[in-house]
Amino acid sequence: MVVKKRVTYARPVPDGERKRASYHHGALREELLEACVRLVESEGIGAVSLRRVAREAGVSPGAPYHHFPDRAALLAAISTRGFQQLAVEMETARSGADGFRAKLLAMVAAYVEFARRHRAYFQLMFRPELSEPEKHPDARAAGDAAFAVLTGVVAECGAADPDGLAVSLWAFGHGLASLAIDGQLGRRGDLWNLSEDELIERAMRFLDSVLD
Amino acid sequence: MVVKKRVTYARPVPDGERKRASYHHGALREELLEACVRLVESEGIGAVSLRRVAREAGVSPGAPYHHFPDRAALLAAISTRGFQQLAVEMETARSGADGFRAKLLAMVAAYVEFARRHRAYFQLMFRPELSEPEKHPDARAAGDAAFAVLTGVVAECGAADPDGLAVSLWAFGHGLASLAIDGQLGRRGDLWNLSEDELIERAMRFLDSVLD
DNA sequence: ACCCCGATCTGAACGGTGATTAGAATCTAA
DNA sequence: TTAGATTCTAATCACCGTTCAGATCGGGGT
Repeated sequence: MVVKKRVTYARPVPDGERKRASYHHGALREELLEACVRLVESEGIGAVSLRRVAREAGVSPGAPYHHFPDRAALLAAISTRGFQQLAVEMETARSGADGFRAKLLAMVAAYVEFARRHRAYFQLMFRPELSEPEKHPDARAAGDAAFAVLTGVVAECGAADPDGLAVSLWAFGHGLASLAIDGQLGRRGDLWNLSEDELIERAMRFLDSVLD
Repeated sequence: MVVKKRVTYARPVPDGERKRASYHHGALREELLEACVRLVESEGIGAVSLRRVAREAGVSPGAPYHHFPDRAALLAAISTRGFQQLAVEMETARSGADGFRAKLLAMVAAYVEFARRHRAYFQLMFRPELSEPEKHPDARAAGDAAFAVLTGVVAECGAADPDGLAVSLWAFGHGLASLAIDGQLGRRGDLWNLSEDELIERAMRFLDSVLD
């Protein structure tokens, strides 16, 4: 927690590619969400504070309060968006595969891919202490919708215990994703002499070989 | 973030069951670790700060610095201990089961049980932003040791792709544990009309049915 | 064209947290 | 009794979340 640079907010307005020279930009809400994601991606989830996000977006610390009642609401909004995107990607995977087995596999793969490609979203989505899900039914509903994509296919495929299968697939994908994101797979690369990608690849192959 | 109570450190020394009326206790390091675990368990991982831990242990905010160079070191120490405990429990599970399949299953179950019974440890162990693992090889080594218990059995059991199997089992257990700990399973209870325990039970049964 | 209003943003402030350090105080053991 | 280890007190410094009065802006009514 040692930070040297003393930063003064938006004075020079970095104003990289973003146009508008000052004040209003009309799309601050959007920009705040993006800034937050950028921040998590570049400096980790520990760096997320409302002030920091505001700074990242080039506005003063009070500005976000015109778009979100509080910090948790910002995070919940990102969480919601993440779940929606996840649902889309899982749905795409589902409809792009033929047969139950291929569909299930593709959905799990999509889950893992989503996590790895959008680590910031993924981390935000599954940190209850950050997004306080009790208070933000939107995020929760979006989560439910994403999982409905999975359970939908599972229900149709006539497994002996659909719930067990759904939870198992979810757990498998979630575990793989979490381990990858937290660096556990890459870190133990020397234990196995295999890269993260390769480990995931093999795990997915194993799952394939196991589904009926 | 609204806290009213202004606390003065160890003055009255809450001194619940802990003896020693004042000053020295000689086992502060130990107590700090325990206090930290207690804290995560009762108030969540967000409440962990060196000051808070010190307060919990009934000492001043500066005291921990005689036992840990900084906050991350404390967390890393807990992480290390957690991995050691996990290794023990997995080893117990291994030696208590007969046959490869039973052994593997028992170890995964032990993993999940460990996480649920010691959520504090588990969260600390797998939050790289907290324990900064690069800096604390002890924790990493302890982690490797724990996984060696799993890979040991996997290697002996003559699977086609031992690495793939090991990662898969790990991911499965880790995913189940993470989802449970973050409240995802309990939260979707109404989706499935099943309790968290039951969902885990079914997932484990599924895993059982799948292992050759 | 003007002016006014509500939405938006600034900048400063309040009350609080945290990590970390320095030096004084206290206890234990020799 | 004194040395050394341990812990305390007090203070420094960086941040955070949140609020609020006031500056600024865009657009609608006149």
